[in-house]
Amino acid sequence: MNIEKHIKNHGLRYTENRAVIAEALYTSNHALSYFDLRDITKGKLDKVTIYRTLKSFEDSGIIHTVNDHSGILKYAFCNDDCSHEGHTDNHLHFKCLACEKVYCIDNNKPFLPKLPKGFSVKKFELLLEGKCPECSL
Amino acid sequence: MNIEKHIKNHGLRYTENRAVIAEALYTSNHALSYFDLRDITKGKLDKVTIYRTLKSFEDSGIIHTVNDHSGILKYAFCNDDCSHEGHTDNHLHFKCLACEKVYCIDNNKPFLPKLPKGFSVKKFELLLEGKCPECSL
DNA sequence: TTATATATGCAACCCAATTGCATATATAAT
DNA sequence: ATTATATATGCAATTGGGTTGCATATATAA
Repeated sequence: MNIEKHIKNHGLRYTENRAVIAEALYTSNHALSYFDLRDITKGKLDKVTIYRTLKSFEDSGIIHTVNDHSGILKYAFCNDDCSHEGHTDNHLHFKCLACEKVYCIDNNKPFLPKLPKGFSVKKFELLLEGKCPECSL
Repeated sequence: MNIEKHIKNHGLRYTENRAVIAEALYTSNHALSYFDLRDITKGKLDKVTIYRTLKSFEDSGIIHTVNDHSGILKYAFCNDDCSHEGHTDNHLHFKCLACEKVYCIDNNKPFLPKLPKGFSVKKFELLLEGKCPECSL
C-alpha cells in the first residue's frame, strides 16, 4: 500500500498529516475514533485538522464511518470498491463488548431479511456485538 | 393496551406525563425523538422530564432506543418480551431515506452471517435504509 | 516563480443530552 | 386519613463530541 498514491488517487492533496492519519487507519485492525487518532499523533495535530481530514477521507472514499452507538464516531479504511461516488453497502461491523473495539468484517454473503410490502432497501448497516477473539481467550 | 397497568407492571410510578409519553410511543407506527415528543406534548413538559422519562422507560423495558445515525436518538415501544432484565435482540429498523421516519420491523427469521473464528455474538442491530411504503407511492 | 486553491490552527460556537438542586407529587408506613 | 419517604418534575447550568469562521501556511497549477 502506497499511502501517498492512494491519497492522490482519491483526488486529495498529499500532506504529512494526511499520511499519518491514513497510515494509522490502514494499519489498524479495528476502527479508530478521533480520540484514538489524537493519541496516535500525540496531540501534535489540531482537533479540527483531524476531523476535517477524516471528513475529506470519507468524502473521497478512503475511509468510512462506523457508528457503534457509543456516541463517538469511529472510522475505518475502505476496501478498493469505495470512491467519491459512494461506499460499498456491505457494512458489517463487530463491536466487542469487552474491549469495545469495533472490527470491520467482510460480509461475504449478503443477506436481506424479508420486509413488509412497500419497503425497498437501498443500503444497510449491521452492527454485531459480542466478544472478539482476543477477549475470548 | 392499558397504559397505566403497563407502566406499573414495569415497576414504575404512574404519572400523567408518563402516560402521555407512553401513549404517544405506543400509538406511533414509527420511532419518536425527543423533539417529536416535545411537539406532541406541545412544549408543556420540561426537556429534562421527557429525557428522564424515556430513560426510565428504557431501563424498565417499556421502550428501546433506535440509533439511525442521524445524531438524534429515537425511541420505540417494546413488544412484551422486553423487561428491566433486557431487551429482545431482534432489533431490525428501517429508515426511510425520503421521510426519514424509522420503523420497527419484526425480524421473523433471525439470520446470522458467518463470522471469523473467535467472534461470538451476543446481540445485533440492523439498520436498513430505503423507501417506506408511503414514500414509494 | 508567481498565482491560486486547498490545508491547518486557533478560538468560538453548536446542539443533543445530562447533571445539580430545590420543589412537587406518588406511594408506603403509621 | 395522616404523615413519612422515595421518586418525579422543572429550572438553570453544564457536558462533550463535533463544527464553523477566519487568518495564515502550504501544496499544486499557471
